[in-house]
Amino acid sequence: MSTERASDRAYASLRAAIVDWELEPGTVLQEVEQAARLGVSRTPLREALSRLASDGLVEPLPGRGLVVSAFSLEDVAQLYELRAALETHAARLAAARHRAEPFQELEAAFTRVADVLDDDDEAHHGYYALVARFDAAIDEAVGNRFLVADLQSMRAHLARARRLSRRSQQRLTSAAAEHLAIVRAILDGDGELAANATHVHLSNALRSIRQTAPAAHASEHD
Amino acid sequence: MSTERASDRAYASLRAAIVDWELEPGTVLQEVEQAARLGVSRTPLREALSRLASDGLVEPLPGRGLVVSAFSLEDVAQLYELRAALETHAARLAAARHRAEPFQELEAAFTRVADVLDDDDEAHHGYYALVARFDAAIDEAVGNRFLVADLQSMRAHLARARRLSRRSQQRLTSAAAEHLAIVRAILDGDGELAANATHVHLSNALRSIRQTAPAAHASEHD
DNA sequence: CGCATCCGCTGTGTATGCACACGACCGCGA
DNA sequence: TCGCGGTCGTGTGCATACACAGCGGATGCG
Repeated sequence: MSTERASDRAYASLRAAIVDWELEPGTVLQEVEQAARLGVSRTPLREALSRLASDGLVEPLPGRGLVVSAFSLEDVAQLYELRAALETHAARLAAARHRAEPFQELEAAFTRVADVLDDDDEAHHGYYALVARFDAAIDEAVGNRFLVADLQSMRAHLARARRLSRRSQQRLTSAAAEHLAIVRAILDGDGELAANATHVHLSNALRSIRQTAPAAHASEHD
Repeated sequence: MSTERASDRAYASLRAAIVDWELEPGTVLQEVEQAARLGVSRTPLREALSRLASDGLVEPLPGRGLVVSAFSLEDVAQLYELRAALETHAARLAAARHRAEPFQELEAAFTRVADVLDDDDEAHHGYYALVARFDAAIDEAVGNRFLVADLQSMRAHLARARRLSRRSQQRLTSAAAEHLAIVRAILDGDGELAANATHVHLSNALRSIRQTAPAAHASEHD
């Protein structure tokens, strides 16, 4: 108990499983079953499920219980509408804050992006780790608890989209270049450029997903 | 029990109390005390508190327990940054959807706004009810579960700001005119105008709050 | 008189038991 | 054979009991 609360472990475990598509959309989550699987009792598990429902990762099944929420290409499109709203604004704010240090490091990292994209198998992990650093820098720069809360909540859904399509190494290279443009705009304090560069990046990212994703997938009840 | 779940009642009750400033920022919420007050046991109350924490309306107290989250003028400023990001985008999307019906009614309602502003005491309620209809129309028009979820979560915090300053009747009249501009832009399908009109409205609303609010208020620990 | 330590209290976190609602299955009757 | 009703099982929602950690006060020692 001193290590960590059981409800936190259950939440983290379930959330990771949903994001990694180990629990696929439409999967019914029964309390006793999941509690046994995770080695906790029903009480902390219920708290974990409640938090997942607040995140929108699970939804109440009208009849009974909870199911892992659907995640179709249509959902990705909607998610990218929200992402555009939040991230273009966040980039604009970050540029206005004039916090140079973390973005100078990011500029160097995105410039040397070939390093992390060398390994075919690990290219995605390296790129995603870099993006995580970028996201953290944005969060710190905007310094807005409301905006950051929505950004972080959104990123869980965004991570689900990663399993929906196969990103080519070429796309990752382009994405890194787009990030570099955003970082440089922020360093220049050019909020409009940062917002527009973000818009461009999101547009390309969504197009890439659409082009490489399977035709249809993941209805709630499949 | 068939009527409604105890945890839902507890959540709704606590949420309303926080939004209406009956529970002021910094108030420590103890489980047994609140459970007794609301006539439920600790289990559903804990679920309610968990949801409030997800909403950001309460925050974990480092030592122990939960407190009603702080809400200062600085927080209002941050909240309005998020609001600008979400609502300008939502207005743009609503204009693109071309769903005329609800907005035609709203155009008429905002034009006849003098009707609801007649009564000095009830002017705020009438205006807020009108805004609620506007918000609902936006939600329906954007048809985006992710964006709508963030909008609705944000509105709880926004409602807290209403107690922070005194809106004059003149300001309400102006606000209604600003809403009218947004509604007409949506009806015209002019997304950029809708976004910019929203931006103008939010700027004026925030200025009004700043001008009429007390100098400082509501630190977390007072 | 000051400080450290021990003890008890308070309150959270977790486990478990209980009640009820919904659905499925089975048996009976037409 | 088909329709209907009753009964049982499954699973959630709620209540309560228990364990433990943090904190404050009291007490004893220096």
